[in-house]
Amino acid sequence: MKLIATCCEPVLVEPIGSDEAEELASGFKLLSDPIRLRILSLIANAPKASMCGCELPEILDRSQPTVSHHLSLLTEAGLLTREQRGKWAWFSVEPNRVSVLRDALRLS
Amino acid sequence: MKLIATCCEPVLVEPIGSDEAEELASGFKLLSDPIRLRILSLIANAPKASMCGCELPEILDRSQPTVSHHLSLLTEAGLLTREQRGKWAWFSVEPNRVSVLRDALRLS
DNA sequence: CAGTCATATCGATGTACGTCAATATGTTTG
DNA sequence: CAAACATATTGACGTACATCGATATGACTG
Repeated sequence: MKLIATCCEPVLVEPIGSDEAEELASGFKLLSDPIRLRILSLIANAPKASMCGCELPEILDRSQPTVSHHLSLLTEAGLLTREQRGKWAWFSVEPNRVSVLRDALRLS
Repeated sequence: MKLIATCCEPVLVEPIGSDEAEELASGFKLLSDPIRLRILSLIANAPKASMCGCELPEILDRSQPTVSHHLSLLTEAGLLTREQRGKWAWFSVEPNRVSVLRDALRLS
């Protein structure tokens, strides 16, 4: 057997598994759209850290269906909490859910 | 003029601007792929926090062109640093770049 | 300098998704 | 109940992108 130069030693353990990577990636995918980021930021910084969805189309310069779509995605993923008040929908940011993604960026 | 019920008061200032949102979103888009997340995690946790690209296709179960593509994206964005050692390319994680995204998730 | 290995580029393909107009659903009020 | 307003859903469209096979480029080695 002939020995050839090796660039490095094999890595035996993988820091994050593929399942965890899929989970985190889908989380970051929600943050990969500027409109969704602005939604999260707007709500997090609003008085009482909650906001009525009715304002968002004008602020974000997007149609109502588009905003509704983004709000649904964020809510289904647990990043937002939705509360119905009459005909209005109020949203708050779920800090724990954001922290999961934040902590993942320690990478070590 | 008739006054109608208002759900809330107008928001005058926007926490993060649209330009900043675009910038951050493109950063998170890089983290929105499980393969890229695993690449970052593998390199960050490797001995000396650096790793030869030659191992990645087998570990990640992706073709060499695919891995090369992801490494290019991460490097061009500044999340990885690339160093040529002979015919091998070694990569390290740029912690400051990751911190920018991490800090953005404070949201307040 | 020819062979081998690591890496990059190209072209093609299938899928995911952001967006909006149109429409439907739901809630309040006169 | 009818009108008005907030929100959700549907369908369509264009673009972005993850992936791979084939191939090109580049670097060492015998």
